[in-house]
Amino acid sequence: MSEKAGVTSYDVARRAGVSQSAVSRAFRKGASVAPATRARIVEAAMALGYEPNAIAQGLITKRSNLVAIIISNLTNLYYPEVLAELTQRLSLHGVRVLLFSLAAESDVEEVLGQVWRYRVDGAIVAARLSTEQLVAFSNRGVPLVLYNRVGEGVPVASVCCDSDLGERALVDGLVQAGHTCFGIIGGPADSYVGEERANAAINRLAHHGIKAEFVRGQFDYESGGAGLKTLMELTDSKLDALICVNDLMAIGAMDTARNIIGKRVPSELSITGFDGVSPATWEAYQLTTIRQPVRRMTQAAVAMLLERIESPDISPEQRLFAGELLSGRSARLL
Amino acid sequence: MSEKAGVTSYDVARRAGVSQSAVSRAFRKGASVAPATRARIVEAAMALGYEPNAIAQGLITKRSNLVAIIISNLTNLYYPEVLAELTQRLSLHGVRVLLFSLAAESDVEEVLGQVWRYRVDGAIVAARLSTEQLVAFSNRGVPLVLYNRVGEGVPVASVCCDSDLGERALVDGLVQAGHTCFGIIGGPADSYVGEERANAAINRLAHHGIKAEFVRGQFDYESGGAGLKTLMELTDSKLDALICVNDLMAIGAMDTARNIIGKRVPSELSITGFDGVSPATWEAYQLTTIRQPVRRMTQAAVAMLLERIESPDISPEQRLFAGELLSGRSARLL
DNA sequence: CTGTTAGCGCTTTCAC
DNA sequence: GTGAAAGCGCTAACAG
Repeated sequence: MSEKAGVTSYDVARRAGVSQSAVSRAFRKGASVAPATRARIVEAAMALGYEPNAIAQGLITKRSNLVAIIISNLTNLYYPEVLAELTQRLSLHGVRVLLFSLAAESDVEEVLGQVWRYRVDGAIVAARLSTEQLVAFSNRGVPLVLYNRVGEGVPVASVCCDSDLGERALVDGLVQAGHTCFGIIGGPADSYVGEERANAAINRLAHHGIKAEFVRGQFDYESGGAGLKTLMELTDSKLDALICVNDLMAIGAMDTARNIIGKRVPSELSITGFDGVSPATWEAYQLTTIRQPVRRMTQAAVAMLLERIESPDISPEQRLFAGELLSGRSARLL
Repeated sequence: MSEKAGVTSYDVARRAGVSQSAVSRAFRKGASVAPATRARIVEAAMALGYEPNAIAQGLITKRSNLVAIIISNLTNLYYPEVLAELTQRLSLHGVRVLLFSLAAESDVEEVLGQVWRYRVDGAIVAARLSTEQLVAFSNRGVPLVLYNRVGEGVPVASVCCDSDLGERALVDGLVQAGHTCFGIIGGPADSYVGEERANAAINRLAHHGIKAEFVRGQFDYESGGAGLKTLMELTDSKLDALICVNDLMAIGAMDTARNIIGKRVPSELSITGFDGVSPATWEAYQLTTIRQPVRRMTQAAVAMLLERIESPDISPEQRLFAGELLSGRSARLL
């Protein structure tokens, strides 16, 4: 098989002694082609190394079999797992992934133009979309599923891990264990999940009549340590419970607490995270955190998207998954 | 702007009172269009929410502006960084990324068909390609750059981090520091880098007249601990230097050494890794490892690929980058 | 079951 | 500088 570039269905047709459309049919599943004919065609195609041109197919069928995945924070340890899962699941359904990686969550606008140009069949977005951007998807008829965020102002299909439930479990556990001086390390102001989780924690603490100190981080390891130091100052070192909106910052805080500040975790300071990334379970950390059910969430996201690609006017649905409380050794709970 | 789906250049032409080809020109850079005309066209396009159909463009220009990235082990902590870098750099050059994520390094064959179908302009591959597969790229005229592996049997453009140099630095340092009983934890047999690094270490040890015990891991945290236990048995607990072919396994081994086996690191047991992932630098680990120059490597990969897309018959070139020795606290060196 | 015939939305000569 | 016309490689009626 001397597979060469630019082999067209015409080349195959000529070699198999059939019409070009016969070749086309031979490569579609439900098409009516005589077994013998198909065999000849397939043989010719193999010999020439023919592969149908997906670009040309897309042009005519208006189905590119391309889905855009827009993700910020690819480096944030949690998303690689999500991305791998999504890609593999989509590819099981014959759908290819066009990847857009954002430096900051709010950089979406620039990539949106490209998304339209490639006529993707749908999109899974884990980045903050403005109302106008949400509307643009709907106007252009591009099915959309939001990952870990919901449409602000507009109803959109989405799958999320429940922040309220998660933070509530953490906060309640900490409060009942007798902690009194709380600090929270949030995410950057433009991060949807960051804000949501921080608010969830703040609200639940308020419910218990507790007011916590709050600082922002960048979701990374360094932010955790830095945030903790700031909070220690703000609380005159009285801090005894630290809630971080993601695991990475919690891990950074743990290291800083132990090695720099000299606070024992969890006996002197309880620390919690969120996500359930793999390092959270490492011996050195054993983080108390909320594990997102990534498999179920990605599966749901893919299923919802494919459904909407098939039937564009299915109404928006929000699927909210409860995370699992991982009772590690970084916090005294209950 | 009531941006709707399916706006074509004809719609824009009609609204602007020009021909369709004028619209096409208005969107190409060096085309000859009167400024006034272009202005009218751009205005009409904006009003309609027109975006040129990249699929149609690709069909006619034979340039999809799509590049395939084929990666295995997306979850392996090192590749997310690479992927994010590659994607962002490519997008700076107007190139989109079609992502293929492999469960195992040897699963390439299945995705190759899709790569051909989408008529990508090129590919960056961090997975094991057989000679036939390498030849297929060349036959189809798809420029290819290998990431952290070289063409086996066929010359192919590639960028790598030097395994020999890296392992040599580690081995020499360990030997000179007086270690005598060596163990190596390699990767799965089908991993290119895994084998390369393991061989590099073995050869360098042989150069010093030392023979090491060898076990395989799966590149993950658990493998590190398991590997260490096996090696302890194989050496009657005499093991005093452990070389892991990646950081994740080294981290797993460190935790197991400290918490399960009760060996002190590095005073009783030195452990080294490879890659320089971010957890390697965390306080709890401070791993002694070789950091790959990811920025320079991704930049080189992108540059090489784009060059070859412009001029398809540039001869293959291998670019080998030296890693940086990170002298952490997990090993006694020199 | 199979061939013929139109295009999909765009770029690109080629005249004007 | 601009429009008309001819496709890129394929699918999808539509006859036969």
